[in-house]
Amino acid sequence: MESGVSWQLVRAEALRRIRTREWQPGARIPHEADLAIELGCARATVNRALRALADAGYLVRRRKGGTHVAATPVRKATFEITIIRQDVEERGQEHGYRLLEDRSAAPPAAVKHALKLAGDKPWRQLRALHLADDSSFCFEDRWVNPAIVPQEQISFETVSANEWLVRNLVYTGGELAFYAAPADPVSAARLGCAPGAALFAIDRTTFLEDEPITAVTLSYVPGYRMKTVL
Amino acid sequence: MESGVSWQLVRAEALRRIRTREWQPGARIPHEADLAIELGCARATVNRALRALADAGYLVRRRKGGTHVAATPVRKATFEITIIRQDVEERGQEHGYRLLEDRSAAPPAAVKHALKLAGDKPWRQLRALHLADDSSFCFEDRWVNPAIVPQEQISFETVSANEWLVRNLVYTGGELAFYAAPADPVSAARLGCAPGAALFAIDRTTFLEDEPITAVTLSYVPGYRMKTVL
DNA sequence: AAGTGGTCTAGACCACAAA
DNA sequence: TTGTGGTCTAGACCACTTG
Repeated sequence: MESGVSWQLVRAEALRRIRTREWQPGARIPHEADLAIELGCARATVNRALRALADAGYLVRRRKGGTHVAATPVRKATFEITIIRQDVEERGQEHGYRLLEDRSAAPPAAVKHALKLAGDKPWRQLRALHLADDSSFCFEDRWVNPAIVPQEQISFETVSANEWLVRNLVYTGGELAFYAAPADPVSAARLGCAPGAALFAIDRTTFLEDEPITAVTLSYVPGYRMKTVL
Repeated sequence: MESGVSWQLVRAEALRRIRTREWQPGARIPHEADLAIELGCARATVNRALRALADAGYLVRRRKGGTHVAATPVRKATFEITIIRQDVEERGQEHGYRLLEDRSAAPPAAVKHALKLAGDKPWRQLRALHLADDSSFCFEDRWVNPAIVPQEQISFETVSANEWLVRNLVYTGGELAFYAAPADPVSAARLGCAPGAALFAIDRTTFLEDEPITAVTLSYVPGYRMKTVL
C-alpha cells in the first residue's frame, strides 16, 4: 500500500510535461487510469491533480472527450476584495472615516440600470471619505436599498457602509468593474486632487438572489495601485 | 452504500449555516467526522465541501485548531488575463496590430527595479498599438530580456509580443498592478485621446524562476472597463 | 499527548458526451 | 453504445498544532 505519491507531485509532473511541450497545446493527454498506473498512485490522486490544473486554466477536461492541454493559455489573477479599513491598515497606515452625506433620493439612470431597478422609488444615498494617516484615500459614493438598510435603523456615522455591509449582509452575486476616470470637481475636492486627475475607480453592485442590495463607486486617490501576484 | 449526498450539497448546507449565522463569524464549527455522520456521508465528502469553502474565503481551517467561520469575509475576484487579441475579439470587434518600435536600449530605473536588474545591459524595447475595429484600443510598451528573445531571431511585426510570449514562453511568477494614469503626450497621440486623459493601465512583470522575462505597461483607451462577476 | 484536518487507496457507480 | 471524467465510500495513516 504505497502512500508516497502526492497529488501535488502529480500536478508538478503534469505541469512539467505541459511546459516542456511533451504534451502539446491542444493535444489530448492520457486517461487518469493510465497516468495512475504510470505514476504509481490511485486514480483519485491523478484526478485531484488534473482537476487543479484545469481550475488554473492549463487543462480542459470533458467527460468522454478526455483531457486536453489548453490551446490558449489563460492565466487567472485573483484580487482579494477586502474592507477598505483593512486595506489601509495592511499598508501600515491608520484608517480614518468621515460620513459626508446620508440622504434619500432617486438614483440616477446609470445606477438604476446597474441594479435593474424600475420605477422611481427613493434609495438611500451615502457619501463618505476614507482616510489613510489623515490623507484622503478613497471616496465612497453608494446607493443602498432602503428596504434592507433603513435610514432610521442603521447609522453609518462611525462605521462605514462598506464595512457594515460586508460584515452584516450576505450576497449571492454581483458585478465588479475596474476603470480609470477623470476626477469631477466634487471628487477632486474631496480627495484633495486636481479636477481632471486620473483616478482609479471600482464600480460594484451586489444582489441577494434577485434583490438588489447596493451599488457603489469607489474612487481612489491618484497613485493608488491595486496589486496582485501571479 | 448510499451515494446520495454530494459535496456540493454539503457545501450548500454549510454556506446556509454561515449565512443564517447558525454558525457565527469566528466561531468553530463541528469536526468533519461529526458533520459526516450528521449529514450522512463520508468524511472525504465533507472534507471536499469545506475545503472549497475555505478556498473561497468563507472558512479558515487549521489542523488541530479546527474549522472556523472567517471573522472578516474576504471575497475573491478573479480576472482572466487573456491575449489582447482575444479580448478584442470577444467584444465582437476585429483586432488590428501595429508594431511601432523595436530597439535595443537600457531600461529606465523603474523597469530595472521591477525586474530586479543590476547593471546597464541593454534590453529589447517594443512599442505597439492594438486596434479594435480600426480604433485605438491599447498601447503596449514592453521590455523583453534579449537573452530569451533575441531581436534577430523573433520579429514582432505581425504577431504581437503579447501573443507570442503567452503562447511560446512559460513563466513561473510575476506581478500585476492595475492603476489609473494621465496620458502622456506620446501615449495620447498613439491612442488618439487628449494628453492628460485618464487611462486605465496594467503593469505586469513575469519571471521564469529567478530569470526576468519581460515587463510591460498596457495603457487602454479612455472608457475601457475591466469587468468580472462576483 | 492528543485532536483535527490533509491525503492516499481501492473499488464502485454514475453522468455526460462523443462516436 | 461506450469511453472518460466526476464523485462517493470506508478505512487508514500522516502532519501539524494546540493544550
